[in-house]
Amino acid sequence: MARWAPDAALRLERAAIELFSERGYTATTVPDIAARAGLTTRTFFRHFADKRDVLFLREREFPAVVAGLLAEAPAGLDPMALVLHGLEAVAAGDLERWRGDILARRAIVRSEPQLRERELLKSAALAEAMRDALVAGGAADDDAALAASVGSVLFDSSMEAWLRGPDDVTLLTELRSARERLHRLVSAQRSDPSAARAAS
Amino acid sequence: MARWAPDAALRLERAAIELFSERGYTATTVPDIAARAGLTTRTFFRHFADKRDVLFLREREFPAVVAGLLAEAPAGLDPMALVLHGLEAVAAGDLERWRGDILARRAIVRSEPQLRERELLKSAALAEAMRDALVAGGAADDDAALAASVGSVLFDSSMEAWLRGPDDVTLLTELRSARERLHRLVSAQRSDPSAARAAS
DNA sequence: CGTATGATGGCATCACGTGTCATCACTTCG
DNA sequence: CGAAGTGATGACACGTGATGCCATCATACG
Repeated sequence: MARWAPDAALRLERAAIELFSERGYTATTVPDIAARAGLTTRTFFRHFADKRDVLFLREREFPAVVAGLLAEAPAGLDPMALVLHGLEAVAAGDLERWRGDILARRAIVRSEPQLRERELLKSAALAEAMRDALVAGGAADDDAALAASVGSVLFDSSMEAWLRGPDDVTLLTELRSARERLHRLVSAQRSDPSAARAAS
Repeated sequence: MARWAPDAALRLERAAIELFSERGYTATTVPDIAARAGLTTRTFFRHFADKRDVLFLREREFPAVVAGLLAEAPAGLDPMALVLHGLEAVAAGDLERWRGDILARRAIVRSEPQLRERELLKSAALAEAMRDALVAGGAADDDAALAASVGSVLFDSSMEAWLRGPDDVTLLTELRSARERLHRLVSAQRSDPSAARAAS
């Protein structure tokens, strides 16, 4: 498969990230991106549904990968443990090597609400994939949906902390830290008005 | 203020919801909406940033309202309790009266990924408003962000259950049910491999 | 060598979204 | 009571995003 240039989508992605970083997202037109990649506008829209989608090429396989991780997980775990198992497997992967690229892309995404919007949709799609995998594993619908959503929040939160913090702290460490924080927050608000809130 | 017709935005919203329900979202053009409302295309884009935004007119004041609720909340509560306090105040409000309208709008939003995308952005903006209010109240940044995100997930989950379930179950009941479910899920996955997962 | 397959180029077309200026209704003030 | 001011709307032009359609070219296969 892939005959002419097998990396048309990758070339377009490279050109887009370069141009977005140089001129900004709105100042870059689709013909600009296609021209730098040596292709035409029509070809761009054959590889990407719209202009925003070019920034999320790498995330296309995420839902399937996470669903596979949940399916392979050891049996006998509750939904929340299953989700955390899958997320830790992802965090412990080779994601650490791509920190620089992820940071560059994040700067672009955060510069435009349109792109943040798309990022949220991709995150929701990932949560839905996790939910479906949990349901397929026998979990109750409501439990599966909530566990998947909470897992998505935990992963986004730890990713944010990992990218913002020093580079000697691993994503896995941040994920476990977020997991601890969640546990503390949810447990604390249990009928105890004397619980002091954290000071600044 | 508001001289000619003080409800231009509301008329446009009505026209849009009618047309979206009749022909579908993509088959309806902005000139169509403006014509039914007795206005022009240019005026439509003065009231709404884009075509999708017309479906979220009512949610514009949500962030400010929730931030106000969190500011007025009794002191001495931890971040999670503060968020739940605010969400319960909203759920106990007059939201129950609008169930029909909310259902109609939800059907449109779920028919198009573009609209679901915008809904997620609005939800994220609400979570950010809660986070900022918590930080202003003295909470730690990480705790505030996580509590706000979890609160948003809980509210969306309970709203979904409320809209899908029988109409004699209140939103407040669903919210507290989701809160219980979260507590159980987070507590269960605590170092106990013998915990059985829920059967179908 | 001829044909089939699939990616790409080129063109036309429509809808979205914005900048700009004119117009009209209503208010305010002399 | 009339004139200037304010603010919403109408009208027009324009660039970009996105899609349908057909032609073209390179590669694979018989």
